[in-house]
Amino acid sequence: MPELPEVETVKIGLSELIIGRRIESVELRFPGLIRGLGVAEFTGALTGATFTGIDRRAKMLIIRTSAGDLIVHLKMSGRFIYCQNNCIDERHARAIFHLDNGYQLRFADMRKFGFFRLVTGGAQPAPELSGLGPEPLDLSLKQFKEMVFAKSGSARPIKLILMDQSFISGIGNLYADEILFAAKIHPARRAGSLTGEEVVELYRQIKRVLLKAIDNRGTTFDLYVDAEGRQGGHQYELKVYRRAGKACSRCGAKIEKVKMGGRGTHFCPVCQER
DNA sequence: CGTATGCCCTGCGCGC
DNA sequence: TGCGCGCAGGGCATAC
Repeated sequence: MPELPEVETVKIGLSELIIGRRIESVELRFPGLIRGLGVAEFTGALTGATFTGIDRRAKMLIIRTSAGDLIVHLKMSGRFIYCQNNCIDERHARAIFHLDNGYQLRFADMRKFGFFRLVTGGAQPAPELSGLGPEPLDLSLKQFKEMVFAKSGSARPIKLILMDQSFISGIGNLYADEILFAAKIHPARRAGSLTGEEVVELYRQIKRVLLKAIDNRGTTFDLYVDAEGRQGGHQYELKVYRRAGKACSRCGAKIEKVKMGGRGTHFCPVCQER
């Protein structure tokens, strides 16, 4: 579930909590969490290190430390928990950083899809960071038009292109549906069928929907909360996602749900004509 | 090469 | 009440 707006929200909240803190010890409860390094190398490198900053790329956090960059992907159910006592979600805790102020930074992940990769100085760059498309919020209209034009011969539905991280990064299933509804474009349309006006509208709605979701501190459906346990507020703004059978807020028609690329896909059959 | 499908994993909600 | 099934999905491996 965490897509660009949720990861951005976690980045902002976590920055306030951990930058400047020193890691006194590392507890790794699920070794499968770590990519690239062995458990001993990983914990050894981070013990004594200091958090120096946090950035985001696509749906990943890049947690800067004095020992290197920690790349984190939350995937479906990953979350950070900043706590001292009575830490919640004990049974899904996968990694625990004991900090120099007596607090812990925990990573909990029910489904175990998330991963950590520590890139130490001089090491190979993280493969997860290569091949990513541009950040949607840094994208110019000219650039976006060129990107869509390059896909004009593609047989793939526009929704799957939006979700393709090598095309544009950070958009997942939820925001792809919401963006296409906002732009009044049917998710099964091919890139080559979009008019010039539709491409401009798509560009505008990508930015508008993502910015609004960040403003709302993300969407909380099942599990997503920030490091202090606060839910997002964007779930109340959703127009189509998981609203199958309900009335379209624009025209009153029933929202439909189909499967596309194996993912639930929601749209208004009237507002988003084929 | 481009595209499609299955899988990883766990918990929840549904039907019987 | 309890069981089994399908669903949720990001991104990768594999197949065509």
